[in-house]
Amino acid sequence: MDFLDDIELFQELDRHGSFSAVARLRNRAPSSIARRLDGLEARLGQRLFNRLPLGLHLTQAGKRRLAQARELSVSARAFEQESRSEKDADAPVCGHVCLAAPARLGEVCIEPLVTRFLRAHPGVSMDLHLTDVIQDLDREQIDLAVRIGVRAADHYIARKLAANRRILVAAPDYLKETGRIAAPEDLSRCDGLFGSEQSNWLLRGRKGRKAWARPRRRLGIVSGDVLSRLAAAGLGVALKSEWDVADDLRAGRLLRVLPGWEQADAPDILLLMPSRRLVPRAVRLLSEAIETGLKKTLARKR
Amino acid sequence: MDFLDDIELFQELDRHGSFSAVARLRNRAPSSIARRLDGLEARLGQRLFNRLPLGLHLTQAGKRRLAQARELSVSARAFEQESRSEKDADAPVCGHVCLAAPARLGEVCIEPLVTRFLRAHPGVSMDLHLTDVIQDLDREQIDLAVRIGVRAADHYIARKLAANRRILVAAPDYLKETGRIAAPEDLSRCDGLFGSEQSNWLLRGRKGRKAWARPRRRLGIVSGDVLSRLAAAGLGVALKSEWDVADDLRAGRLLRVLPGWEQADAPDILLLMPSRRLVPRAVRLLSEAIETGLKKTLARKR
DNA sequence: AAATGGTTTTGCGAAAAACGCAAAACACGA
DNA sequence: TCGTGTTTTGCGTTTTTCGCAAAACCATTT
Repeated sequence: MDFLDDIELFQELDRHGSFSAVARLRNRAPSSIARRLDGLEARLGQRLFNRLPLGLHLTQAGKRRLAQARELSVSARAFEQESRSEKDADAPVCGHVCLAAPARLGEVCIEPLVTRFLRAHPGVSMDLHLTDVIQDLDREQIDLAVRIGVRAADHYIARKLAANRRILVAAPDYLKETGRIAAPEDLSRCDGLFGSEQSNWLLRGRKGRKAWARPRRRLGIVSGDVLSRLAAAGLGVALKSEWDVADDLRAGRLLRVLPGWEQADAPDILLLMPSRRLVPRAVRLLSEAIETGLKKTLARKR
Repeated sequence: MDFLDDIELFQELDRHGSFSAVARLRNRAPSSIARRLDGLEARLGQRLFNRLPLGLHLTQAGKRRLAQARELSVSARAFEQESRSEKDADAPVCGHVCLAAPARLGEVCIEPLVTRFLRAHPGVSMDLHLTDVIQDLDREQIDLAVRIGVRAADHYIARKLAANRRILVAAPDYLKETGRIAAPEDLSRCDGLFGSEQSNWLLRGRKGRKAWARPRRRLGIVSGDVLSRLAAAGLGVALKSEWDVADDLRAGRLLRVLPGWEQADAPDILLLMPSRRLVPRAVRLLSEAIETGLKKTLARKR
């Protein structure tokens, strides 16, 4: 009657949906599993599952418990791991960690870090959510999230990884047509490619000078990826993150417009995680790897 | 072999210092207790206690585990309580909660709330730390702390309860001598009673006007309590929190100096707590009681 | 309407774990 | 060196847990 194991069992039951399925998985008799759940339900004073002929499904109370149950078993596992890993310092790290990041940033900067991390720690498995949709970290059971400028609720901690500098870029051919652009005002002669619904950019120059750039609104498009391709194709000027266009700049497919000027209200790149007191080793290691690695990557892509 | 119970046991062993003591407390044989600890140590892969003829004492690793063990069992109990309390909504709240607050604020505003809370929930026991020494919440095992303007580390959450308005006060007799004080500059004719090493106050008036008040530095003293008594005795003007002197003002023992002016850089009154995801019911209820109660108290003492 | 196929439930005997007892080993202090 | 309170160890007992097999369940299919 191990309470913590009962709680793991609770989650397994939710995942697999039936006593017998979990029983097979654990090499136990279904009756044994059923009785353990009975015990847990008795102890909690509420029914967690409705028993149906084709499996179980959560009660309302069960849904509420499930998230907390996960919380508890994560903490417990972290506790055990922490202790075990002290015995032999380089014991193999194991466990699962779920990482979320914005799509493009994930592809460009995070993925290499992740593969390196996975190679270094064979016992670790990962889920990688690369999407620009802001998800609920709790619901999606995300252990770690890289975000650009989006904070989260109280019980998360956010570490600033770096400022996300955004600069203006355009295709070399396009810039030949427009002529030299020396000041933000000159941009009104240009076509602007916008990522959202705005139609101008607030820029910051040297010594904190600020200026609006108001190019012609040529195109608004939500996909940041397409946007850079359009810029490279010579359709206009775009405001892009440094790390995003570094390779294009180096290859000459894009040129920087108005060097010395960048977006004024640049958001930060943040690393978010649920502020637990007991953090699984794998999560902590990955967070450190991302923190140092991403800073290095971003510095390299300047 | 209930893991969580083993962890509670671990803490009991630390508290009472011997197998036999805990065995008596639990109505078990010492051998049983000893074997459970053996099991836990095996599972954690490290020794928690050194066995000595006169009881146990923690190993280095054991010390590290102890705090985390507490963390884990607090979460577990919170989980169970949460579930149980859903069954019958007004089940008796039980448990222990440790509250810290600045000395004077605690005596004046918190204590009444606490006694009311304890009366309302007979199952709850409390520790009340009323001291102005800034303690480490983790080391002292504090569940909830009221502080004035002192934030804490990352993994705590801080809620602002109210602004801690500070105003100038003096004894009526004293003010007869000094003559009417109509502007901050007039204070240079007065004696100032200072709580710390500073010797002037930055005041904020109506419409955001700011001004320095520079009274003669008559006395610096660390005890805020003595300070108000000196002010009441007619030794000079003091800058005190509103809630602190409200009763004296009402009784006429003190008069407000320069109404319309208050301390400019007034810190906030904060409620701090370790940001757990699973908060024990008693702690959550007390935090709510303090939040609403203290706001009401402070409003009443204006 | 009855049979079917998967499940959960239940009762009972077997296995395993936890427990208590008592004796032994232990280490410090007198 | 002895004595006192501990922890440790071995073994029989008790309690709990487990597995098996039969029974009950219920939606779907025949």
